Amino acid sequence: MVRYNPKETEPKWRKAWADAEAFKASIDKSKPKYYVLEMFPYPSGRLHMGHVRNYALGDVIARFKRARGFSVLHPMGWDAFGLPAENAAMERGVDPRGWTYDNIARMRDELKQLGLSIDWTREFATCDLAYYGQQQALFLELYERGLVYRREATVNWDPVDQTVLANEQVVDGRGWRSGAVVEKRKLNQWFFRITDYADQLVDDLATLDRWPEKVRVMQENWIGRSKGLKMVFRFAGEPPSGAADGVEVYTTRPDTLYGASFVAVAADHPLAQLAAARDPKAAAFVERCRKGAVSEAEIETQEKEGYDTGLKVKHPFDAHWELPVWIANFILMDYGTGAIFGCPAHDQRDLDFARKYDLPVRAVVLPPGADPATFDVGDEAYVGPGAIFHSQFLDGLDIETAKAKAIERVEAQGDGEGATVFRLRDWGVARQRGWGCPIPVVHCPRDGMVPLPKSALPVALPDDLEFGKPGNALARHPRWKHTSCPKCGGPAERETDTLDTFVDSSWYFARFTDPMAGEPIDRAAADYWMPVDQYIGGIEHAVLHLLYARFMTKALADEGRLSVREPFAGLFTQGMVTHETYRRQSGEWLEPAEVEIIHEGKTRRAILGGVGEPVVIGDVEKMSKSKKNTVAPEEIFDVYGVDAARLFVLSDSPPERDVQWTTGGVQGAWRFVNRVWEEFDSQPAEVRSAGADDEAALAIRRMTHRTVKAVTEAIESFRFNSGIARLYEFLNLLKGNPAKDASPAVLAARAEALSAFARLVAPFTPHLAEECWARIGGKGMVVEAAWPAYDPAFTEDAQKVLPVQVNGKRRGEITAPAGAEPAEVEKIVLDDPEIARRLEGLTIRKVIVVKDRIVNIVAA
RNA sequence: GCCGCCGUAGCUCAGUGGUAGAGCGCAUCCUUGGUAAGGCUGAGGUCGGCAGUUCAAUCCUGCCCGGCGGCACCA
Repeated sequence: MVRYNPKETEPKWRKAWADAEAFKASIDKSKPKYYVLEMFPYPSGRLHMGHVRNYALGDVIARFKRARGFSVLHPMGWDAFGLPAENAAMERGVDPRGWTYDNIARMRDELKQLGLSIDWTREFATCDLAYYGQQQALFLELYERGLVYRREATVNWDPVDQTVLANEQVVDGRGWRSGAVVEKRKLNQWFFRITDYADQLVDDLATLDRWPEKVRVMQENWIGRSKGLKMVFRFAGEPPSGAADGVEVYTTRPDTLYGASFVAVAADHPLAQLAAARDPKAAAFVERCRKGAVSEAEIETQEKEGYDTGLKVKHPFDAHWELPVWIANFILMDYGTGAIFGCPAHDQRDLDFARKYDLPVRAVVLPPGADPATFDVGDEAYVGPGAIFHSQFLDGLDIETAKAKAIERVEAQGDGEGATVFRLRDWGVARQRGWGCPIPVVHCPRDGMVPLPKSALPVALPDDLEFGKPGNALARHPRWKHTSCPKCGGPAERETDTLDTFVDSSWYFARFTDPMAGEPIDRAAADYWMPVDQYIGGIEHAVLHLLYARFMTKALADEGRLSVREPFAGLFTQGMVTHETYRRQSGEWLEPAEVEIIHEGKTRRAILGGVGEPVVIGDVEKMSKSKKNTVAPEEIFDVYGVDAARLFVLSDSPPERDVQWTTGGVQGAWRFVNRVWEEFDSQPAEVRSAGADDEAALAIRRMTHRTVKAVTEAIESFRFNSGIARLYEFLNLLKGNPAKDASPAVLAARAEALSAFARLVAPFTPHLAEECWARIGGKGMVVEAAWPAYDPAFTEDAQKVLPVQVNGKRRGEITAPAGAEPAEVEKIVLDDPEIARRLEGLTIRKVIVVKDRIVNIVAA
């Protein structure tokens, strides 16, 4: 008996795979293709358990599909630009480029240790000149097609990272990375015209049937398409000088126009500016709105306030009806038209405002069953369904019909038209940082902004950036930005903003199809491999990265660079790796390794190892350095081997749920690895062909074929944990029928079982599978072997045991042929003496036969 | 407030319209030349609550309670 030693077997098999180039992807039109991709990592330098889980999940799919006869592409690269490198540079005085590439080298080694079936020949980093140079070419193409523009805009400014953030990157008013409260600033900014694709980005979500519903909903909410009416409220009397002849508002509730009681505009609205110029009090109010609204977080919590400009507008359906125009702090200038009409009775926000300033509240939607004579809203707006009333030509209509009719009337009057409005804003892509992809544009005193010709690409970052202080290292570099204008040849300055790193990750999946191509994307390679069949990553990118990648794919398709309009046919969002937290009484966090857990009957407590000081066991939370509840993958690999670590993160929870890391759990996985090996090791090398199956052999064969079926289905439906559970049961059965003293038939059945077992376990524990495969004399390596097939004759019983219930209580069981018809089963049941005894003195009312499942007799 | 997910053994989680499962933990015993190890056996569950559908509900439906996540002055 030789104990299983992962320290020897694991490196041995990784070398064998590499020598055989087992995972090299190639275009093979004789096979179906399958592209598996996990979101590529930021090269922090350290592999964490989240990576282990993410890449192990993808590896299961990749290995499974390869065994199933697919031509598989499973690449790996690095999302390598970004702020951590600059911060490290600032803190430690190192060079970001060297720091990044050193980290990549370290993480590559760790990832390779995981035994992933990756084609490493395709590896690249986004900070490779060969990659970002091609990205600059794409930028220029987008520019030519009018999808890139530059304008002065109010932007989200992160005061800690000292850069602009896109709307998607501001979470609860704070920077997604730094956590700093975001400020509003006016800056010249570069934008991608993602709003041009807003309709498609919503509509095409419906085609993504292998995406989680949750992510589709989040994207739909983010894009926020709403259909309504843009219309003008004209001024009563002379318009103020400098103003148009009315105020244009946007509404989704034109059915409530007869409930209007005021018009309100944003503080940044031109009309508010105009009012401020004439009226010092208005100016003061506008100023106050501006000041109060420094951060997103504050805007969302501040109380509703307004100022009456004294201006009046006419109601569109009644020229004698005048409405006041207010400036209000809750109107957003960059949504709709920056102006609304207020209908307090049917909008809570308008109602709060109206109650505060004592404006009229007119109900125009009557809830079902309410009395039109007495119905009124109190302090709660009515937003439910109902019939329109107090509304002239709209009276009696339901809400949807009334909307259509109101729009029709407004359009006929020439006062506006039906319109679709989005919450989505254009994507601000410029970052004032040095460690990123330079924007390939120069500023010329004579010709203004001039995009570089493609012949001038790539624009490389200088080697000697100075990162010692905050701000943009590229902008303060002494020489880099000085160049000549491609148009006039005179002196000009390069753009010193770089691209958001989300641009880098918005097309890398297409580059993987041919990472050496001399142009951004090799069309033939992309046509073969795209779309990504299965994309795997964290839910935190539900909006950000996944929205940008979808936009870029559509833009590239319109440019003729891609044939697909969606990048990811299947998306899977995996859960996090969590761990218990521990703290001293003083509140100081403790690492799991410092803590000793003591079991006392059913309860458990913790003490500080070696000292005995009691430790508070806290919540189970995502592994994070700040709470010290991390477990280093390399230490686990060292003690238990890579396969046990992979097996544990795959087996303990369904992949979409969080998995809680526990020492006991990984030990259980490690024991499983050892028990599997023992089972293979105890099997004699030579098994003579046996005669007929005996009872035990038949049971093994049935289990073998059933397990093949179950594991296959489990992998296909992302239930890896239940697939592994079936392998546990399979192993338990084999242990119950050991090779020692077994009949020839059982030995033969075991041989068949073990051959299937090695291949079934291979996606989860690939090294162990190879060692086991070799032990039983398998041909070649498991990575070259076909996935086992099952014979339905073994997965279904010829005879079924059916429980028999009388009035819902179990009273016996009978045996019937599989698939027997109800009449046949009923006869067997009624012939059964035990059942007959139970039915003595009762009248049978009804016999229910569920084919192959159960029989129930209703009797009285 | 709206949307989604979750609630099954002490813990972490499977599962099914028809007798409730795994790993860990716990208890008993065995092994003590696999030994900072291995094995046998066992205890432990009104499947969050209430109601409905059904011959039969842990599973389907509705309501409620609890936990988690996302969205939210978007006109």
